[in-house]
Amino acid sequence: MSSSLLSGLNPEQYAAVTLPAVPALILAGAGSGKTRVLTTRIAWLLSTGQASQHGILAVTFTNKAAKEMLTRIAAQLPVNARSLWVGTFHGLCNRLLRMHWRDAGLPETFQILDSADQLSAIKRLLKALNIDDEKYPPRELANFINGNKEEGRRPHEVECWDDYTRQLKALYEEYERQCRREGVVDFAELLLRSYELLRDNAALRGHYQARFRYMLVDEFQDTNRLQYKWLKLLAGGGAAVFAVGDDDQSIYAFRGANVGNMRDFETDFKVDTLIRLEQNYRSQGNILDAANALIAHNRGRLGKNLWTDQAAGEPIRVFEAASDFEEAQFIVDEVRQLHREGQNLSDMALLYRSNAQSRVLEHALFQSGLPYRVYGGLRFFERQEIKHALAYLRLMANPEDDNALLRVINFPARGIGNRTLEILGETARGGGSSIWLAACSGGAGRSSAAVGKFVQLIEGMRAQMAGLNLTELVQLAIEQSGLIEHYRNDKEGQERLENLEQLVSAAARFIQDNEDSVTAFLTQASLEAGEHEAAPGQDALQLMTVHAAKGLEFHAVFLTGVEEGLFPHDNSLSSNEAVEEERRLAYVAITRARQRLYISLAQSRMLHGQTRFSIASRFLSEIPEDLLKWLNRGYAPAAMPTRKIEKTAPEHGLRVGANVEHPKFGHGVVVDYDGTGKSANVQVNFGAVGVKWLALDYARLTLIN
DNA sequence: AACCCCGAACTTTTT
DNA sequence: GTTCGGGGTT
Repeated sequence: MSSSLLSGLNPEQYAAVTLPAVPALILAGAGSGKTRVLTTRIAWLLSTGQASQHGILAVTFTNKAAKEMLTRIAAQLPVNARSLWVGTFHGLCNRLLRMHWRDAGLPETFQILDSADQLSAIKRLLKALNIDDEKYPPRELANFINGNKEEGRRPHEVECWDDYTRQLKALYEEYERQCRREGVVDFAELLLRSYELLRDNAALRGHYQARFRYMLVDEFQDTNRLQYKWLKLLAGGGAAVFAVGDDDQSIYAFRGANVGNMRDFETDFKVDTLIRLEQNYRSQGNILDAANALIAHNRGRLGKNLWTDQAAGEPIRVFEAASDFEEAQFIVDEVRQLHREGQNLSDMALLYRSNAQSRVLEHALFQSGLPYRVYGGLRFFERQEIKHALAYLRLMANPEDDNALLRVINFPARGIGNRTLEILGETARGGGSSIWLAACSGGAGRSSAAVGKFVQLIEGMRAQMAGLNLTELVQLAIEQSGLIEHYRNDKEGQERLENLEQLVSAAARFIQDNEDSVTAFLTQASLEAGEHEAAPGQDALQLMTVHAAKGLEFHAVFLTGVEEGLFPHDNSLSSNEAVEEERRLAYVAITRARQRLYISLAQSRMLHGQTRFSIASRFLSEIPEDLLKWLNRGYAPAAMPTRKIEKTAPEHGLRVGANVEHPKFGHGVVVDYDGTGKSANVQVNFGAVGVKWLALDYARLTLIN
């Protein structure tokens, strides 16, 4: 059976799949069959009897990847999904903590705060402590807390050099106290708590170390410090860790991912098996050559060169538009043409660096009537009506859940205003109790009638819970809370009503596939907020950020806005590391394309309410010229944007948007000007070199075009 | 409690 | 330019 399992693997893939039980690092380039290697290795370990389902742990970053892995394993051999530990870091940690809640010091039915819940918990904390949230913005405090947790630091381990940090640290401590009191755990806490559980409980640690002899890690370049420590601890008994990653696709340093983990892994685990998967099965030659050439400009890589046995294929098409509007129009025309030639719209993607860029593109697409789908909006379980419904469900399970209570005590409106809430909050804090208990004791001043009614409502709902299954509980929650009623009366509530109905169906599906448990359902809702994409229906063009495109592939890719300041983004220009991450991002974008790649840029675009002029991205010049086909080389920019330019035309003729050449700084675009005659200055954007004010009288600028 | 207005932000984001 | 959120008003 293993022969059919292994057939069709190339030599490197084969070597990786059949490695003995030693720690190994697999450098898997884009499109090199990484998921196949991971799943086949698991199937091989199982089918050869080297490992039991019980002894394997495989960890990914997204639920999507975890599901994909499970599905593909199941396609190769019969597996028991329960005994295989395949999941996200957070999912597996949750699993561990649910099993050992007592040892972890958690209540049996602890709830998970998603980022939005965490933020509102922090706001509530600041209010309760009377802290000025101007001086300590909740966002910042959240970052501080999460950042420390992701480094494995509890409050007492935070080093302070100034009063401000000392205060943040004190708030971190208070936040922990609040979470403990309410029996809730945020995302970072799931990781840290289970790390500490294993670290401090020798018996448990020994058990799991002995159990998981094989550990496989996907997207290793995206692990953060704590995740790495977690893996190291769990593998401490000599487990064979099979780490798969690609340092060139590390694009999440900004949220704590530490590529350095790959180097550390080599030394810490004494890895002497490093396998490179460099054969790419996705893209044609020119596309790969472009990607390779681009990424070669980064320093400190582990080193890797993708190759293919496919033909060179088409050149990369480059289009330089005069404006963002024209860029969008060009794309619409090309997409239309490809579609006429028989390409599915869903096999084409428009990629951009930042979400704001989608606007112009969407506008042009909308006008053209081409169906399109934008990734990245609100997900199902993040919608307010869903969060409201779940808050009622939470209250039914545990009315002392302050977060949930505050979310819905006055939604739908029932006459409980801010003043009442303040009184309730103070009473609760004074008595060291939950807000629910304060509400029950009637300490709500004049509005106590309304509060009493709310207490009655929740108690009434709780009284009806016995004997109901999850689906019926959800139904009860949305009906008796008045949510349904409220949205039915709301002119714009139609979609929300439908979502609430979908929630009932989601619950029904959940109890079919899982256990009939409110806690489990709520946990899943926090851990998997749902798909990012709109309902897949008709064939539609795909629009998304480059980040969102990671892991996907398309017949044709349009990489848009390839301009200095946008890609690489202005905010990344200050450090070389940041620019290198942008370059990796561009590398990811390019390697999404199978056959056709378009790179487009606009000489001017609306940004932050004003027209901005930019030059081509340095990344474009890092791609060998012979791979590119300029669709409009020598193209004269169209008239300046129709918007009137405030200033009178300068007598030197260097109007905003003019292309100039400087002997030292190279090619640039005039962005602004000032003064006349001998004191005339112009501001020029030289892209990589920066934006500079130059005295026209001295600077030897030549007008080009 | 609904409404309105003004100011601030505005790169990327999974769990 | 637009949106989002907070604060003030009706």
